[in-house]
Amino acid sequence: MATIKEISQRAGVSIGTVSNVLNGLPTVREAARKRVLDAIEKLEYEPSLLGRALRKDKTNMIVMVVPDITNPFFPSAVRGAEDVAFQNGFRLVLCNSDNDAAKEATYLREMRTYRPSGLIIVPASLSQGIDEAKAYLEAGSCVVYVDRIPTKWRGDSVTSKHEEGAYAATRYLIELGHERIATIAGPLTSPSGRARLEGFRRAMKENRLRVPAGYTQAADFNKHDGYERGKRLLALRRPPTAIFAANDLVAFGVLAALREEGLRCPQDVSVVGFDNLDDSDAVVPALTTVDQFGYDLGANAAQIVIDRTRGDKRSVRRVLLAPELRIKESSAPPARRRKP
Amino acid sequence: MATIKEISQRAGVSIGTVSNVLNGLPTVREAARKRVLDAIEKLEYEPSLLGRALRKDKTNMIVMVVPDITNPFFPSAVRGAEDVAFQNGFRLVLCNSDNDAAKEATYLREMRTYRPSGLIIVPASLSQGIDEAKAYLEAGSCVVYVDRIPTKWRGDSVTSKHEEGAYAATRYLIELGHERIATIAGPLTSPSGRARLEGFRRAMKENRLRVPAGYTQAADFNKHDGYERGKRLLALRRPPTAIFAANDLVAFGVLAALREEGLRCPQDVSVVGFDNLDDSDAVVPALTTVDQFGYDLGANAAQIVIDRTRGDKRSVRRVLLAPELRIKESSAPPARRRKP
DNA sequence: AGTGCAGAATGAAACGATTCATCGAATCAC
DNA sequence: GTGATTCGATGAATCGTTTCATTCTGCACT
Repeated sequence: MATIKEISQRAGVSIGTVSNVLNGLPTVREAARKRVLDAIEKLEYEPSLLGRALRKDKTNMIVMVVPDITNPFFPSAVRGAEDVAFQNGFRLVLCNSDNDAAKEATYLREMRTYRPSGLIIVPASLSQGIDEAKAYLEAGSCVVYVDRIPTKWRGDSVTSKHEEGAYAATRYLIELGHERIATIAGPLTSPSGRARLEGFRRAMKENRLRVPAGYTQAADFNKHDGYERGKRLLALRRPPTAIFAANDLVAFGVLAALREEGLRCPQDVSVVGFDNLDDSDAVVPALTTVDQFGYDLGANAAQIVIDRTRGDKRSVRRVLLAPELRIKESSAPPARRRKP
Repeated sequence: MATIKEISQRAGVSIGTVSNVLNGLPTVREAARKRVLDAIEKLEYEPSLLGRALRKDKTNMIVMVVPDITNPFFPSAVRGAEDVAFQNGFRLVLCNSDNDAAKEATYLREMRTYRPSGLIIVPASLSQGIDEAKAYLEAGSCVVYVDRIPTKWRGDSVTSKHEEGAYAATRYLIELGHERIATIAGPLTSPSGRARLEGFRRAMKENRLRVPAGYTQAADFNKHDGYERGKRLLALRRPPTAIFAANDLVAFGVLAALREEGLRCPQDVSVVGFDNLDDSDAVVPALTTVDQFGYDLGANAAQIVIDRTRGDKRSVRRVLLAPELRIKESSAPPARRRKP
């Protein structure tokens, strides 16, 4: 509750001097510094970040907007950002956009007046607008797009090589000997969904494998859609022996569908996911999946914000993280022969 | 970027009048109000929350401290708090204490100077201190403890009836016909862990069932400890036919241990968890568990903060949410007879 | 016309910090 | 001893609001 004024009085110096001590300026003599530090100690003084922010037109807050923290992919990214932020004296304000462009806009418009050091945003799927982001830049807050990057965005970003991850997963299935491989892609409005589908197709094409009609299903990134599309795939006249799912949630749905059809995984059908959620180990069989290092996505984004805030003027930074295939229990060579 | 001053100039009124318009005071004539609103529109003015906060000594932020957002129990609570906060014009600042009392203290000390409307805190397990919380109250920010409540705390809180939930789960196992029921309790330093153990014991006692030595294992709330304690229970000379785990993560570990021992769930051993995480449906078999409504924990806490901020002076509010048993696939009557 | 009064509008002060032009004192060269 | 220089310290101005005592305006009443 003490203010810089009270400190200055108790220490018998001006408030300017107290400020200089606080900010570690070298222009204050040892005797004065000591008296100030003593007073700070005695009065349990904490500088008001509000006062400081108003004057400097900048806070130590980083605003992070994610679609929904209860989607298990995001907590690790948030955690990565928060860790890096905290270690460097920054704080994270979390906003759930709910995948709603309007809610996202409300958050952005208002939070900007807090003059955050930066904005880390995983945009709502349908939001391609970057006007608000530009407004942040004009206000001196840096902006990093994560995971999904609007096509018009020319600034900093962090994302995974979705295409490569999907390619590696598909290729792995091919190397196991599978030939009838289907995919449940993410929503085609989502850049990451599209990229993963492209990776899948490239692997199939390079290995001269056909992707029959019906072997490509689009779905939202959730378990229910995975279940439903899984059922659909299994009902085909020639069902696939392996399924590459656009993410782990979808893969969980596929596992449920298999179970319901009395099919065994991986003996009858192999399943591969994408994300490597914590739950992908808890599930039975443990899910073979592509780890896209959610924590590092967030951590890198926060690091960029911090570097920029400290004056990094280098040109645009586009971080691309390479995902890694994690082979677990849900994948195996196809059965020798199998009646549909 | 426009300020209230520019608005006042453009509208040809004083800044005081602009402020009155902004705050909906009735003492401004229609003509003036209209000119002000026009200017606001034209200049795309957004009031600076920093300026406002400094003057009013209060922000619309609610600080929420959780041990670790990647622990799947917390996202839903955070989401609940954020939803209620957002709907009422408040914003949520998320802090991970990492279960580290020192990190928690750093966050609390610093965030206090932002003058948040309130503090919602799930304290680190070993932190029983409430001095910082009291400092928030003195500064005019209200404080709500969630889930774990320090014994000395006399203020608002929201928590589940852990004891009753555990009692219901245990009683259910007993009603299925189990007699050899073990429990893997949470850390005994944690109030919720202790309460769940008590519920277990009460159910056993009321039904005159013995709890042999070794049938009560303490563990941390994670999968690894669950696995390890599960192995220990299964290695006993007379292993249990049912295990009540202190939370779902621990139960997942137990399922893994069972699988490794070649035992079937629920045919050989029934398992019941606590929390009803999303993953408890994805796991095989789907976990019978006690739902403690994480979303509502957070939502209630935020509601209390908002009510208090708006002037609710009623006496201490201690919200107790009643958990509900969710019967799924991991529980069944014991086998007729079974060789250890 | 003069007085009183209520309703509108004003603008200075305040919130708690940082910044910077200025001042005072000490040091140094000669 | 004087003037120049350097180093420390000062305190007023500032950031964008809200608040409130004060002033202004217009109107009704006598």
